[in-house]
Amino acid sequence: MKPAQLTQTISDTMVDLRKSERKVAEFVLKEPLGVIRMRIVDLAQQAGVSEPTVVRFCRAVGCHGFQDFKLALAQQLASSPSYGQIAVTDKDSTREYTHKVFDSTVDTLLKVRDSLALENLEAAVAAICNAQRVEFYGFGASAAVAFDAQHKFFRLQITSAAYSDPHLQNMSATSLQTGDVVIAISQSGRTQALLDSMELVKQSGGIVIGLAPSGTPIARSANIAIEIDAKEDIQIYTPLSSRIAHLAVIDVLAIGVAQKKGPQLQAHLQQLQSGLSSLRVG
Amino acid sequence: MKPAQLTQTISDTMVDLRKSERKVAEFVLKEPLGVIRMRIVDLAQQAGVSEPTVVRFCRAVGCHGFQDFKLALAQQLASSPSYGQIAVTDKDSTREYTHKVFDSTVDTLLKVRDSLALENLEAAVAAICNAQRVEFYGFGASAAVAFDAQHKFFRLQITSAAYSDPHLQNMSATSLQTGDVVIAISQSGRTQALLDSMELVKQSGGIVIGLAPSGTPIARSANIAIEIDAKEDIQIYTPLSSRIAHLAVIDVLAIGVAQKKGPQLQAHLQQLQSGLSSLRVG
DNA sequence: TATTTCTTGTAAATTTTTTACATAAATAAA
DNA sequence: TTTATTTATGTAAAAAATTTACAAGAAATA
Repeated sequence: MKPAQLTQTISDTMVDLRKSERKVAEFVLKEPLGVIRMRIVDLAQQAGVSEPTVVRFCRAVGCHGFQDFKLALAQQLASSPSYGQIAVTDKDSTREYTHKVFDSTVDTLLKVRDSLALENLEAAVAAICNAQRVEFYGFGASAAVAFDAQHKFFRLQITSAAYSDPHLQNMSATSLQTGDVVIAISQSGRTQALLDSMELVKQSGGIVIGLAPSGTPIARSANIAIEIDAKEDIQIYTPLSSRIAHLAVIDVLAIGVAQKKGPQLQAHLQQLQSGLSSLRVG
Repeated sequence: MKPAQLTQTISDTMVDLRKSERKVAEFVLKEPLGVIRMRIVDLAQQAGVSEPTVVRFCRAVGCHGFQDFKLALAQQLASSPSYGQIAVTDKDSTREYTHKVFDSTVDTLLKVRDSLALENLEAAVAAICNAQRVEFYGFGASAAVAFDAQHKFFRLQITSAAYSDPHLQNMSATSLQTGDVVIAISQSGRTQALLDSMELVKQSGGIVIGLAPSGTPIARSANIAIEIDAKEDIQIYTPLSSRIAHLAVIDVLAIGVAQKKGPQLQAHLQQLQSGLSSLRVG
């Protein structure tokens, strides 16, 4: 019994259920939280059926028995609702808004994790590994992401640069060689200047990897689109968690490249690390 | 029964338990996943005690009975074990390392969320609101965090700057007024140049908010320390999730400031948004 | 309408948990 | 050290909960 989608299974199975079993299903879906603390008699009574019917229902949805069913239900309920996109209100306590920020970030990350197109990630990693130069373009909040990415890839012995200035982007774009890669980062997916830069990159024979929401002009215009949909209240505050999702995707790309580049990189990183330690105390 | 910390409760209660009850506790902590599918007889037998002892143990950790205990345990296990700090290996598939990166990031965020000192966050928010100028200092990976933060606070109508150059930091630091705030960001907490800048800030009467691991020189040297412990395999790859935790903390600070600044900010943000839209297509 | 099949509930059996109590162990007092 | 008292633990019985077997009732088909 996969607990992750029990309620889903119940909904799906609904059509195959007998009338009285369906009563149980409906009650469970209506009050799943109450059910996990119930005994079989309570559930039978509240659903208006007999106890054996409840057992039959449990078996019908793939569980071994009533206890097994309750356990699976409890697990599902415990696993999902903790996070979520909750709007911060102006009356929230420090504790509340701290939790909300972290939880909605976590929520975004989990959603993005499950919606990433892996084949595009693989294509992106391959393209980066083949490139002579890798550059990161982004404006506004995405500029910080671009610089973070540049820093990260630089450490992987990849010639990389980050530009948040449209003129620099354009100049650099026109000097790219065939096979070079530009990673265009945008939270909105609609930044005109970035689209312009991307066009120049493609004219130079460069490959554009786009990090942007799905269906946006930037995602469509990219050679390889890594679509990141982090719905959030973009109106009220600056992009909150979407740029964090972008950073996580950059991490994934970096890991992918590091893996492909193999173990000779390990030695290089060790060296870098020891070089840095001289700048640190203790 | 709060399921979120049952195993924590067990660990805490351990000292008050009788010898045989402790056997149960140890077994549960050793094999929590197995326990949720066990009957009381199995658990009693495997822990080497009698069934009533198991019941007494359940009551001792705050549950109503054995079933209640199993339910709470199941809920806790369902909510946590999916994440965790798992090292990426060189044989991982794209799917695997993608999940690992996201999951360990989520894990870090949840840990940091629960370990933040709220009173220090509040103090930091208050200090930022009182400051004439707010500046962000960081090197390396933290430089990107600093720029992100600058961008974020700039949108909140706060005069802010970000410097990742020690000379610029020093020049700016000496020109600060009493009450101005510098947020010093460091993943390692040991960067010598950052410590030097912090010293200058304090000499100018500025307040230093430190974002760094607990107990590190930077955390200790800061006027307000926001300690962020994101243990990770810092050796092999660049700081992966700790900078994301830093960004999340910046978000929290920004929300806190926005809340304090009140609703007149809303109008300003609306305006900003409409200004940006002219740079976008569609 | 009669027959068959399917559905559902009653009641019994089984399993599982909990309680009551007795014994053993440990601690404290003499 | 010995004895009394308290505390801890297990045995066995009781209670509670779940599951099975079966029969009655409803629905469907001939």
